[in-house]
This record gives sequence, structure tokens and C-alpha cells, in this order.
Amino acid sequence: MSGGGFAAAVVDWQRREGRHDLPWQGTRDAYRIWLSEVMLQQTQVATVVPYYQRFLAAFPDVAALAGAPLDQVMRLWSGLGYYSRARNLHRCAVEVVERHGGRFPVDAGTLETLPGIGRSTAAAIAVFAGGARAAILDGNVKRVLCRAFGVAGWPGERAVEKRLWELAERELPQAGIEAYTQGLMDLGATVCTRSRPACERCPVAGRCVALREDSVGRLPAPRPARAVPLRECRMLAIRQGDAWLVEKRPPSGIWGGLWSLPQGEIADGAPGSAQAFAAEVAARHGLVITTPEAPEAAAPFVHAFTHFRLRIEPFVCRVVAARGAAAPGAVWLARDEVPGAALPRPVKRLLMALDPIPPGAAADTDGSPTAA
DNA sequence: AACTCGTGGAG
DNA sequence: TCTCCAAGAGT
Repeated sequence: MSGGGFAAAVVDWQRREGRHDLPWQGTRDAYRIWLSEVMLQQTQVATVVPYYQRFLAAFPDVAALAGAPLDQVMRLWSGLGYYSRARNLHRCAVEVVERHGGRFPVDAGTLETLPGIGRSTAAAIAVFAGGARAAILDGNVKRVLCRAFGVAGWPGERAVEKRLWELAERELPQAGIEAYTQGLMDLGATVCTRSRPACERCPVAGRCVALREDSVGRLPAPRPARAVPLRECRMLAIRQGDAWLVEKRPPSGIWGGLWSLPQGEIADGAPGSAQAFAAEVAARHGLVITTPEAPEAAAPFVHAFTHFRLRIEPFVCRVVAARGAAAPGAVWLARDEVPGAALPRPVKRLLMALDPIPPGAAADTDGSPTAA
């Protein structure tokens, strides 16, 4: 009694109750589908939509994206997070142009060799752009499968994920792959939700192991809790006239490839003073700057990401004299460039919130560096 | 094989 | 406020 039926119910439900009007639906253009799938990695639909539309307007096809400077891609991506996706997106576009003559591949095997496309994303593109019979496994599908088939354990665990991939492959229908694939995601997003699932509206409730065993609320098993380390750092907002000094961050790591304020970690146990950090940054860039008497006066600014809670202490400095240009990898960003620059969203907001020209400070900073 | 990478929403 | 995690991939 268990074999078959699951997929058929999902397909039928998707056609009646699923989502059909998302911006990347209703096309077989592999470029558009790829773009949406990459943006949707670990990112919710509502967040992606405006980014997707801006990208499509700026880069109507792969060639346009491949030909664009990386910095423009980073700029359009800024605020979306996981910035290695943006770098891989650009690399992938270049490879499609150079190795595939500008025609996006649609078979999962080839797709998976491209940067930023893993097993699940490759399958999704192959399904929606090529009608292939392939299994996806994202957060929605994991949750649906865990509950429907009573899979215990945390899905992040290797053995559990392996079991889920096997299930995903096994339940694949022979026909109606697009509706089935979309249906699994729609089910997870609108019915089989993480909290307060609507089992009364679920097309597979009759065969759901978790519902039968009253364990819907416990599946999938949550990630094992672990201590959250705290990393403290300072951010130095150096103003020269109406421009802020920003540094390009290394390509990998947090905020990789983006521009940010000079940042310094505060060593455990021996936090250097704000003034000492300011002096260090000033020396690096050949600047003479002043710091407020009390850096704590600046509003604290907290940013949290993945496992670390990063407490950022910003404080504002003022350039008194520049002995030369800023060090390589740094630029002065005019205030009206802040909104469109390739900055992490928290930094962008911080710069927008900081008063560019405090009252009574106009006399010695007119924007032109003073030779020493 | 665990760990890293962002941001925002929900509870 | 704090936890958990979302259309995962790369290392």
C-alpha cells in the first residue's frame, strides 16, 4: 500500500493549490531559472523577488551578465547575503559563454560542474528548464519528507541527508515532474511549514507518518544546540568632508568581496582602546585623524550572523590632515554613493544613519586633503 | 565531514 | 530579547 500515490497526490495538489505566478515561473529560459535558483539558495521568496527583477533588468541574458564588471554584480547583490553566490554567479556566466557558446546547459550532470550549482540546484534547473526527471532536496523538501516518511534525526547529519536523498529519488514520478518538484516546495512553504503546519489542508496527510504518530511538531529534528561564540570588533567611520573611507574586503570570509568600514577585532581579554585602533588605521592610510573623546558616545551597532554574534562598536573620526592617498584597496565613498555601493546592508545603513557633517565641525574639513 | 557564509522573518 | 532557519554550495 505504500508504494506510489505520494507523488500523484502532490502533483494533483500543486496544479490546484500550488504557486503559479512567481516571477521566475512560466518560462523555460534556463538563464532565468538558474538566476532565481541561485538567489533562492537559503533565501526566502519574498526577499528574492526585488533582487531578481533588478538583475533581470540589468542583465537580460547570460552574455550581459558575463560581460558586466564583477563590481556591478556585487553592487546589485549587496544586501542579499552569502556573497560567494554573487561571485560564483558571475564566474558561471563567463563559463557558459566561453565553454557553452552562451547557451545555458540544461542537463543536471553538466550543470553541476558549474560554479555555484550543486546537486539540488542542478536538478531544479534540469527539471524546470529541461523537463528532466531529477530530484531536488532543499529545506522545504527535507521537511516534507521527514514528516511524511517519519525520518528521525537532524537533516544536517550526513546519514540523515543521505536517507532523504534516497527518498527524494525513490518518490520521483514518471510524469508530471515539474508539478511534482514545484509541489514539494509549495507544500513545504505554504502547508507543511516549520511552525503551525496546516495538516488539514495537506494532500498527503492520509499517508503522513508524522501525523499518524503525532510527531509533526518534532520533525524534522532541530539542529543540536551549541554555544554561540561572541566576536567583538570595532568599525571605524572616518569622514573626510562628506566622504567615508571604505576598504575592500578579501574575496573569501565574511562579507567577501564587498566594501566595508575599516574593521578591527578586539582580542580576547585585551581590548585595545578605540583611540589605539583609530591610530592604527590612520597610520595604514597615511591620515591624521581625531577621535571623539568618548567613543562609547556613538550608538552601539549590533549585527548577528550565522553562528557568531558580532558586536560592532562604531565610532566616528574626522580627518584633520592627509599625508597621502588612502592605502591600496581603500576608497573615499561620497555620501550619495552609499546607497548604490557594494556594501553589506548593515554597513550601508550605518553610514546612512551617521550624520555626515556634525554641527561645528566644518571649519577644518572641507574635503580637500591637506598636504603635510 | 563538519564548518562557513548573511539577512530577515517568525515565535 | 533570543533561537531557529530559509528554493545550499564550497571548503
